[in-house]
Amino acid sequence: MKDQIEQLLASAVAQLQSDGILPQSVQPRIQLDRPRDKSHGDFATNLALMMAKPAAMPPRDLAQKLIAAIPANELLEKTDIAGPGFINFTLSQQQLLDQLQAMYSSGRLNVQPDADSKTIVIDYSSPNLAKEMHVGHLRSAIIGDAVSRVAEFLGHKVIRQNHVGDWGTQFGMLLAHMEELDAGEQAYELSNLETFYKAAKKRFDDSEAFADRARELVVKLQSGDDYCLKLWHQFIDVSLAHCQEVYDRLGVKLTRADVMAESAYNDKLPGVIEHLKARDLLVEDQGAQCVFLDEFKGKEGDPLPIIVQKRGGGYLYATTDLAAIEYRQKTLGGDYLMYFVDARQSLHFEQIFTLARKAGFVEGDIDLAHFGFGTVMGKDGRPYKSRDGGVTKLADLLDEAERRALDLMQSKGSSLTEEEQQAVAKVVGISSVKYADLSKNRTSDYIFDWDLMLSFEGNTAPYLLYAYTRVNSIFEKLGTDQRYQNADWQLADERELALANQLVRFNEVLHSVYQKAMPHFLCGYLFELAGKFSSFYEACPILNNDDLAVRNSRLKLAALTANTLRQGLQLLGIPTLDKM
RNA sequence: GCGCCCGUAGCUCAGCUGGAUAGAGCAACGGCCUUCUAAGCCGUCGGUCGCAGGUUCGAAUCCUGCCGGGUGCGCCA
Repeated sequence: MKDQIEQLLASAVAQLQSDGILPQSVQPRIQLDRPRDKSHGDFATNLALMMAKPAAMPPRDLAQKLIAAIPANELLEKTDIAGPGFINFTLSQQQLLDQLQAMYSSGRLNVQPDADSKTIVIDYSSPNLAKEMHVGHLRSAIIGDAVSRVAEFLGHKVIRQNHVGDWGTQFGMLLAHMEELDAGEQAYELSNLETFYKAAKKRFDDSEAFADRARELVVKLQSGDDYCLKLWHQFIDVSLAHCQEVYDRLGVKLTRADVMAESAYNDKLPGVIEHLKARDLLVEDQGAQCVFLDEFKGKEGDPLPIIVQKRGGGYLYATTDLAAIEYRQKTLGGDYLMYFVDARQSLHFEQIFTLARKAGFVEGDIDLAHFGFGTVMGKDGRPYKSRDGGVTKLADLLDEAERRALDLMQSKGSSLTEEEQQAVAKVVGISSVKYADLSKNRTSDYIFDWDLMLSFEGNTAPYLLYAYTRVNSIFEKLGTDQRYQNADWQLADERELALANQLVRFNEVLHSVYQKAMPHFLCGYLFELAGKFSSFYEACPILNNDDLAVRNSRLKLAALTANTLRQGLQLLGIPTLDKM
């Protein structure tokens, strides 16, 4: 709908250009806004204001000419000039009804697939396997998963890549600790990776002999020693199983099949160095192999190195990332590579992307994009820590979320059985944590606050889940009566109209979520939708309405709201509840 | 030292590539349950958009400089 009006405007511009009113040289970007104020119509554009100067004409006069040049159409009820030269568009009521009906009868809520379907490789989660997943791993997993789902829904081929760290220096220490333990101790200690890591670290720091053994084991591991590989596989298996448990609880779609570990690129790394050498990009500096790019300078023009091989011959994550980029384009066939990785790594990715293009690890028309995100903070404004000051394990965090949700339900009093309450609490608890994260602007830090995220008020998961159960209860009460399905829309009440207008924006919102990789747009949309439904629900009787035509139209609105809420939440990776 | 990000109501956050009177929720205060889930709805109160300049028809948004916070910068990932 929005793009259709944009097309109308574009052809008006083309008309004025061929009439010589607008200069051919200037190609305006057509910007269509949703005005805040309803009196400014459904859409507004500032085109005449932007083009007034190039056209050498007062904005309002130009607006007049633009309006006159808009082709005849069924979409617009009226087009007015307002203020200094805004053009306000009011959609025809029929257009809204057509959109609603299309959405109602479509299996995918009339969401249009993206015009150019791509193969998108999405890197997200990608924890280090040496330790247990903690709070710092939350955002990448949740945001990356939501964007993946939306991209898929818009018709793209999505290839998920969980680039887990399984090959770094710490693994020597972990293997050395493993070999000191007998089978029973090992199984026991590995059941808690966090304490296992700490124990290994302590041995490493306390014992010189142990540290030497650890360093020796890394080298042996990376050169393919059977014994080391066996220990390593055992460890990785335990750690991956732990990750999978967390993904399953979180409702993150990643599986073992999406794991493409760092170690998988091991045998490609010498080739990366050779390739750089062949392109004449490699420089030896203080014994390390580096690349210096003109685009990246330190102070006073000092070159900033990207180190791809250590003095001792070892490789670094820059090397692995280059191999991974090449693999993602050339083997997986990706034409858009998305990375959901902490914002602190933005310089690293800028360097890697620039180098990958320059050195030809990727070729042709390919998008490379790093989508960073802010830090999860505690209420004190410092990065989120557990009570003892350590990092909070994700598994513990989720346990606490479920426990708090259950406490809350019990304190409110519930008509559900004990068992039902527990099931509901799990969904509410986990969803609250996810939604709190997703609903904030991806790029900013946010404060992790249990009370706010578990509140049933405001832009929270419980509020949305509750709104859904209210819609759902209408249909439980209705029973098997399906007559409303073929009813005509009746939008006499302003709340019906507001709800309808909100519903039809779904398509447009999903496209922005994908384009900007910003799931919080969808959260905002769903929150408004739930709010508009609640107002409608309070003010507009449905089932106990004597007017059958109105009743049936309202049932359709309610059904469409339910479907949109369910679909929207599902794209965020949040399930709905029938009752709570 | 250099680079990147941030500073919006008492609190938590929106504000999309500059647009119309800066919006929500919480908190505070006041209403609404004999009718579809009141975990809800309706209303009131609340802002020098860190500060100072600049760009222009128009700036929370763009530019410059300060102040305050975060984060990153050669052999960890």
